[in-house]
Order: sequence, then C-alpha cells, then structure tokens
Amino acid sequence: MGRRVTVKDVAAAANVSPSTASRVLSGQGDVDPEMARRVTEASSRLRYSANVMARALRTRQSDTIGVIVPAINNPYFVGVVEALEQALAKTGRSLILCDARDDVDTEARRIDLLQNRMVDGLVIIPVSEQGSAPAISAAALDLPVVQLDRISEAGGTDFVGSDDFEGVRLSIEHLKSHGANTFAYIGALSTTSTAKNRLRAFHDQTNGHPSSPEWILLGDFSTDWGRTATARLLASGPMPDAIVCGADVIALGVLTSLRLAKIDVPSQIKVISHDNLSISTMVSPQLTSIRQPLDVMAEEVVYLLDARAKDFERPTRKSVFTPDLVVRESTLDPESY
Amino acid sequence: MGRRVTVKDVAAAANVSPSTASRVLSGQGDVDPEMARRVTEASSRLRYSANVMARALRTRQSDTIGVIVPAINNPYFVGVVEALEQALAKTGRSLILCDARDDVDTEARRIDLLQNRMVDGLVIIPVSEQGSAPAISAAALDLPVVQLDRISEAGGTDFVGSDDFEGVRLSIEHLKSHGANTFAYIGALSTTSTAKNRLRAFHDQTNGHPSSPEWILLGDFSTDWGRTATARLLASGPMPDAIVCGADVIALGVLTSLRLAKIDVPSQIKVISHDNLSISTMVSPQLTSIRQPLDVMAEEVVYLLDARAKDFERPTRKSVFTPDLVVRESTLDPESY
DNA sequence: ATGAAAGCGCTAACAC
DNA sequence: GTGTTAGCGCTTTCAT
Repeated sequence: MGRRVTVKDVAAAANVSPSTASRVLSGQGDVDPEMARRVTEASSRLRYSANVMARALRTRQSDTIGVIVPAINNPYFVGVVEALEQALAKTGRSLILCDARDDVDTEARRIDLLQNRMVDGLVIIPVSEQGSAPAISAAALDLPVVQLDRISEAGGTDFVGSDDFEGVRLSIEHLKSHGANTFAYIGALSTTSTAKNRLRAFHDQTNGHPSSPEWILLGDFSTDWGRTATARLLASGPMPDAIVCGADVIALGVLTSLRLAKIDVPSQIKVISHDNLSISTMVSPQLTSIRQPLDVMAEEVVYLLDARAKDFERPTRKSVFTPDLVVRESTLDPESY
Repeated sequence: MGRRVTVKDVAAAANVSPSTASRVLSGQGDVDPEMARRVTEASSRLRYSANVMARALRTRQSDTIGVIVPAINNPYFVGVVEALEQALAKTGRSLILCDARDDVDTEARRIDLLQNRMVDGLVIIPVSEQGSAPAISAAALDLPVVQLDRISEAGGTDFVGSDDFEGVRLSIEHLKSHGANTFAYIGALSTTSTAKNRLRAFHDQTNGHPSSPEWILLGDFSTDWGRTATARLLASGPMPDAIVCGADVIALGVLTSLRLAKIDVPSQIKVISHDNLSISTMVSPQLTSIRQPLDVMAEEVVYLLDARAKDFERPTRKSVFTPDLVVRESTLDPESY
C-alpha cells in the first residue's frame, strides 16, 4: 500500500519549500516562473494530486456538493443527478450522491453525513413535504441548501422547481383539444409538493367535467402502482377518455396494464404524463409527457448555491421554471396515423 | 453559517480533555464511566458529530468505499449499487458513487478523485476490458480494489462476477426445451468481459444449429440499440425462433420493436435476456431473464475488500457466482396460457 | 517572491 | 485512566 505522494514530496523534488509548491499547485499568489516550472514538472512526474480531505480541512471548502435523492431507482432522479453533475463539472466541482430510500430518517442521516464531509452545499429532493423539514431546516443553518423539484416546509433554503399547475394545464388543454372530455388521474399521495400540486391542478383543470371518485387513484411514484391503479380503474366501471399520470414511471405501468387488457392507446384511451424520461420514447406507444428544463434548472441550482455561499444572509428565493409538452403517440388522434 | 461543534467543545462542556472525549466518542480505550457519561451527554446536547475528513486524515481510514459504475443511467448498475449500499450499511460504512459516463478517461479521473478522498477501497465495474486496465492497476497498488461484474485486464485486484457461460447455457437449454431451434443474439460489442463471454457462450451453445451472420447483432448496452438491432433483424430476412439478449435494457428495446412490427412474443418468437431487472416484470410480456445473486455478490465484495485491507499482499482471487433462470411470459409456450 | 511556522479537527503516542 | 503533545496533508499568515 504505497504511501501517496504529498506536497512535501513535490517540494523536495523541485527544491522549493512546501508553501511555494502549494502556491503553484493551488494557483494562489505569485511565484517565480522558473520555480513554478520546476514544481509543475515534479508534480506531474510524481503524478501528484492533492489530498482532498487535507485541503478541505484547511480551506473549509471541498469543491464538492452533496446531493440527496428520495430513491435512486427512479430514473427521473437519475436524470436530475446527471444534469447536476454536468452543471457542477463546468466549474470543476463534483458531487456526492446519497439515496434516502424514501425514508425521512435515512434522509436525516445522509444530511448529517454530508455535512461532516464538508460539502460546500446541499441539494435535496425531499422525501416528504412535512417529515423532511426539520433536518433540512437544521442543515440550512450551517450551509447553503437548495431544495429541488419538490419543496418541503423547511425554511432557510432556496428552491428550484417547475410549474406543476402549468404542466397539468398544458396536459388537459392538449387532451381536450384532441376530443377528450373525461379524465382519470393516477398519481402519488400528497406527501410531496409535486404530487399535491399536480393533483390540485388536475382538479382545477377538470372542474365541470364528468368525473367519479374512482377516477382519482393515489399511490406512490412507481411502475407497480401504475399497473395496480389501472387494474382497479378497469375493474371499477366505464373508462374515461384519458388518463393523466403523475409521473412517467407510473405511466409505464399504466401502459402495460392497458395493453394486457387489450385496450388500445391512443384510439380507445389516451395517456399523458410528467417527466419525459428517455424510456418513454422507447415504449410503444411512445408517451406524451410534460418536459421540465432539467439542464437550466441544474444551472440555477448551482447559481443559487454559489450566491448563498457568497452571502449567507441573502433572502431565500424560489425559481420556478415553465415546463412544456412533448406530444407523442399516446395522445395522438387515431386518424393522424 | 454557525461553526460546527468540535471535540474540543464537547470536551470543554464535559470538563475533560479532548483526548478523553475522543476516546469515548470513537469507542477506543477505557474511560471512567462517569466521565464517559458526561461526554456522551455533552455530545448529544451539543448535537456533536465528528468531522469525517479530520478523522480520516488522522486515522487514514474513512469508513467509506468508492464505487465507480460505467453508466448510472443503466438500471442494472443502479441495482448493483443498491446491493452494495446494503452490504456496507451492515458494518456502518457508506459509499461514494461515481459515474464514468462510459468513458475511460472520466473513469481514470474518478479513480483519482476517490483516492484523494481517502476511500478505504474501490469497487469498479470497468468501462472497457482493455482501456480501463492501466488506471485500475495503478489504483490497486495503493488500496484494495475489487472489480465487479465485468473484469478488465488490470492486475492486483479481486473480482466478483457471475458465470456468463452458465447463464447463456441455461438460456439456450430452456429455449430448446421449448421447441426453439434457431437463435439470434442481440448484445454488445466485445469491449467488456461480460459482452465477450456471453457472445462466446452463445456461439458455443448454438453450435450446430442453423444460423446466419445477420442473426448476430452487436452494439451497446442500451434500449435504443435493442430497438435498432431488432429493426435490422426484421429487415434482413426470415426470423429465428428466439432472440437471446445480452442484457434486459436491450431486451426492452427488442420487445418494443417486435410489438411495433406486430410480431407476438412468445407465440411467434421467444425473447430471453440477462439481468432480471425489476422493470422486466413490468412490461408485457414479462421477460424471462438470467438472475445473478446480487446481494450475495455484494457481500462477497465487502468481504474481499476487508480481507485485503487486513493483508494487502494476499493473493488475488475471482469469485464467480452461478446465475439462475427466471422464467416468465416471453419464453412460455403459447399453449401454456 | 520565498520559507518557516501555525493550525484546520481529529486521534495515537507518550507521559504521568 | 487521563492529559499533554504531536502530526495526518494541506494552505496561509507572518516574517524575511
């Protein structure tokens, strides 16, 4: 287990003091070009790279952001993490990813773990609107925190998300313009802000249309739930013209159950959803879905993190982005084939 | 940005020296019960938790394992990471996850990053059998490294994987016993050990059966490739009795393309695959797939990491686990419905 | 511009 | 058993 090479090794090899070597390697302060050259040379010859922990301990800055997602097995969150990773890479920073396993206690432990790792900031998609709040609020006292996608009741943090009302409005408008008049909603229980907002928006937008309590099905953000809910819907009586799904992972299950029941999408029933996962273009029929500008949102997260690092007392703010609709086969009129 | 509380704070509050506090908090050495109580009390009152980086710097041990996957957007790897996380959690350790984005240079940078973070060991699923080797070999000089699932040419590391030959043998045997006599293979190019072994095994097992060069389609591990390859297969002439897929993510695309072409699975063609992703039970027809014992494999990874940490010079070893076959709808005989 | 020395928070060695 | 001291690897005063 060979000892890793340190600044001292580089300094010795370059015949300078550790401080000079450090100055060159971290790009701080002026040094004689010739010395700098020697340090650089020695550094690359010895394949030096700095011990992140020692540096962080000294500078109180790790160039690392902690990210906590509710469930990494949900491909939507994978996409979010990828966008964040891209945005951070632009400024040479990296990310530590934690999975809360849909559990607020695990989530709280992760928050603590990341703080002890001296991350420069925390990005969190809260597990629960209420349950996640205490731990998040506490963290926000100590370091920059941005809530992403979902917002909990925690104070002291910025928020980046997308406009769920507008998303649902676009969905319903699109469905209506294609002749749908009755709608079911298959989504998640209102324990998260997104689930709650989408459901509310659905009620608002379908107000005045024929409806039935059996047409509102609430469970969790999973494909399994999409299948189960659709089975229940099928068993409960006549079907609506369209199903609005709270997320693509749910819609995938809905499509499977409908196919099994030999109900054709979109000719017999239309299906629309949120998230625009890449997998949604790879099923048949391809899924019409609400798209959020993930890349832009990730950039905004990084911006907010940096802004708060610079001025910790700045007022918190919510950045809400407008989604758009990507129309695919699952809502097209039969005649347009 | 309130300063976080340190051992000194706890020690002061408990009226003991920092070292005594440390002894209590890290559970090393004997201390007077009464003092211990005071320390514990102060610690929880002040909500102390140790700075991971400072501790790691001193003890040269971070209780953290680095994990590098080729592409986190592949759900198979997500499952692997979850299994590892479980296995590590049992001993109170955690994991830092990095995505190599299917690129050996990124992979090499990640390896370096993790070493600088003083991880106690590295688990890596190599991007490339050849290209990944140098960086992995170099890392293996400095810390315990286990290659998982795929193996590169790197030396000095242990390996945990599953028996690809046996997997394919089970697949073909199953298909034959259900009347299939001609087989196509849709998999990935042989840049990884798993892709290479599965292809070889396919050739071995189908030796003597009618075949055609058009029935071997090699691309990457993606749903997109599954769709493209199937389209090519359809265009190239008569279809085989069955398609063997290199991975479930590929099979998902295969199923979609077949459905689009109105070819029924399994009555007109059977589809079988590797990985047994949960999503494979959520499509219709449900996918017959080779299952690897991921949990057991993850335990073995942890065991090997610990063993090498204890004795760095121990001989390297390969632990190859036997997979089994999970039969579902995509290979069942039509009459069994 | 450069080097010596101090210190980030922690724990292992060493005294007592 | 407890406290004092030193040092992990780095950066940053502080002198020069």
